[in-house]
Amino acid sequence: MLGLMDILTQASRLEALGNPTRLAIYRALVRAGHAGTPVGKLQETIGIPASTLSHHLAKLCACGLAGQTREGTVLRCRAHYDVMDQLVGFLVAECCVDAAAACTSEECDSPVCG
Amino acid sequence: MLGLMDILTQASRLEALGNPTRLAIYRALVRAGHAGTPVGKLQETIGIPASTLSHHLAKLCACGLAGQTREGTVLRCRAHYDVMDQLVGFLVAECCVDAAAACTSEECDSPVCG
DNA sequence: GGCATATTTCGATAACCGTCGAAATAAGTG
DNA sequence: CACTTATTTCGACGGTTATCGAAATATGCC
Repeated sequence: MLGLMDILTQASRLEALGNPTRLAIYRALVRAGHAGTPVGKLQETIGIPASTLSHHLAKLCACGLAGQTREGTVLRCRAHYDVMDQLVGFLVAECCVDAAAACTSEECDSPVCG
Repeated sequence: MLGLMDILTQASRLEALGNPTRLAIYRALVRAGHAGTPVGKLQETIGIPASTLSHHLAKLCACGLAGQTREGTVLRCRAHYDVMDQLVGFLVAECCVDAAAACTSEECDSPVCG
């Protein structure tokens, strides 16, 4: 019901967000909204060398959490909200957060959690 | 409104789940429900050396995603559902997944995303 | 205490990651 | 084409991680 590929895919996204620098970058992307933001502006905002930023952006793009489109000399970066939705969906569905929240009683060996 | 510590905390949890082996371990813990599962059984399920498993469990516990309680010779492991809830809450709130999903139109420079 | 089972700690190894500056590429402008 | 700006690629470095087997520790039982 859930392919191995999916798990590896989601793991790669979690890993990408697990680095504090990358999480900061991703948060900046999200805050930029659908309009996105150029790499250069992102660099100003976060304050890390361009090569480091590029490295992290490549990882965010590789796992699908972000995307880039060229606009002349500027490269505009955007968060892929739908992918984050997928990730949250995975965490909630696979890890039955809701079920756990709903049943604070000890009787949670239900099939929902198995 | 959001401390740096929180971000680092959540990043450490994301990082913990970002490793495929650890994600598998965590999923097994979740499936075990509130009753949890002994380390030994976990080892059978996942099929990795005990020392490796112990290493990963330590990380899951260190970031708060799991806990252990001793029951005689057996060490029982449990997923901390509330911590996962926090994590999902962080992803949804900080990264405005809902807002993005709700407004598929281009006009999403709203304060919700900023 | 001696023994069995469960789990961790230790020590080693190989692979990977984050960071940086310098050099290379991409795109536009005169 | 020369020049500028924007961004990436390259090469290096130090640090961290994942993995394993062997040895050590913890707990209970006889």
